Amino acid sequence: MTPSTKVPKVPKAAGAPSTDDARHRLQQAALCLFAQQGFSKTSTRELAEAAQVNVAAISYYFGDKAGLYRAVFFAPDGQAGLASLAFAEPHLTLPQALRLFYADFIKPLAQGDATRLCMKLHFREMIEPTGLWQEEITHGIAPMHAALVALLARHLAVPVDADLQRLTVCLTGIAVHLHVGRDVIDIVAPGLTQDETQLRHWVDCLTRCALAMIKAEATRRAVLVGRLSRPTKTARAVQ
Amino acid sequence: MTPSTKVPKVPKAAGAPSTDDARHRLQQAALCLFAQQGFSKTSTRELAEAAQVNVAAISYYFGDKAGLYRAVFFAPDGQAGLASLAFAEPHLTLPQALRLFYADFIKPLAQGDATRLCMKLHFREMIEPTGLWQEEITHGIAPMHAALVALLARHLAVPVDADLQRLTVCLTGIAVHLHVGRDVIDIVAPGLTQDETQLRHWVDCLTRCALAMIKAEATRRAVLVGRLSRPTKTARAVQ
DNA sequence: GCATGAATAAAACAAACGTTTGATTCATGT
DNA sequence: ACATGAATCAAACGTTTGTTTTATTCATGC
Repeated sequence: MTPSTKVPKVPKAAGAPSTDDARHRLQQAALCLFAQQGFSKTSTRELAEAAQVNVAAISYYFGDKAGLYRAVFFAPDGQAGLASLAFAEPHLTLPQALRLFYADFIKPLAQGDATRLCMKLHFREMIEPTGLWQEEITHGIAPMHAALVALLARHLAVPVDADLQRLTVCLTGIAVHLHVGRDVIDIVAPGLTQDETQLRHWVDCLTRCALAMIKAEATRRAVLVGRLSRPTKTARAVQ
Repeated sequence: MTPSTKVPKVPKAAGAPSTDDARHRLQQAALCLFAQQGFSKTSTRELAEAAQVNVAAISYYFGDKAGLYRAVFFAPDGQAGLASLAFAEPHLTLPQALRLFYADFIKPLAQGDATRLCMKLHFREMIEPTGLWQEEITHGIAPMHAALVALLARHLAVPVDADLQRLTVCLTGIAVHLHVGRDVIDIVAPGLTQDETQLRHWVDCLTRCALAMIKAEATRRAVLVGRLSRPTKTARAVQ
């Protein structure tokens, strides 16, 4: 609970980045266990046993349990595929940008990917906040949301308002829901998240859904502006 | 952790359903605390203090902490607004059905509603399963998903396949995301979930998005069937 | 050969946990 | 007046928690 003020030993500098390192093994085990059962339900002894490491190694390398959690949470492995803002590149068309956005979101869903566990860990923070979540929002989520809003405002050629914000939430919602509710989806509709072929189908589906929602919003706004004039420029621009 | 095998006292039968009952106060406090901080992070002493009740009252009324959790989780208060399958009524049009579906989903988001806490509790089980989640899926979520799939298959006049399942997941995703990620949404896009007016806007937004996605799927299928023939009956049927 | 320091191991630590005990209060029926 | 049983209470139970202590191992530099 208490943020660790003590200074843990940081022997990482030495030339031994071996994957069999006790420190590294602890991080791996912690990623799995924290992602699967959360912070409070994972005991230090369970972590040590899973990593085949003595209990004292946790405080030795990371100061305390929270330090280990922090290290795993902000590990560069997961961060890499997480905050990709490549979709915001201005030279992309709207379908291209959306496909890129959802592909980055779907990618870590592939089995065996360590990024998937890291993503699950991040989404867990949404419901069971340990304090790191606030930082994750401001540095990871908020910029992504803002970039998506800007993307829509640009392609729709409309100012940013509440309806655009809501639309953006819907666009991210269909992607986030795939991660958060994956276990549920696997039950109510089995076989939809198995192999890579299915994941590609998901990217297609999400992209199509997103384009449909955006297009509908465009026509709606066009109708609102000039009640009787047929939707023309902005509406057709997003096709 | 261990499922309680002991038999708790059940003095509920007596004619004292007072809201000031110690048992009822415990349930209220448990709903708040469990929903806000989860099962494992909520201690029995914290529960007792919040309910202004002695610690022993938990095991006295509910057997153990897990029993209290179970009682709150399956409390009739929350169940009422949760499993409404009214949207599946065959006489409804597609827009009517969708609006009903999302209105039921959005309703408990209103502040001060106890159902909102209960819903948060249910969604928390999605990420931090305590065992009750499986039952919730089979009895609450799976039927709702199946009903939605059937609704789409009926209005689109197409058989149930993977694409329809994915579309359904997207339709529920935009609604679920509003609950699960509410705290995040309040930060990245403030003021979107405040009052009832905003909630009505959300129902509008979700319904519009859903219709757009369904319509897009209809036209896509029409194009797939007859490559060159213009999308006609099924596509226009969902307008 | 020996000192050095990082790394690991077993044991112990205090605190918090869920739960139970035993006593006490209090309204009720006889 | 007295017995009964539900309801509440403070205290203590045994366990598990996260963390620390102490000792030992082992490779390295001199």
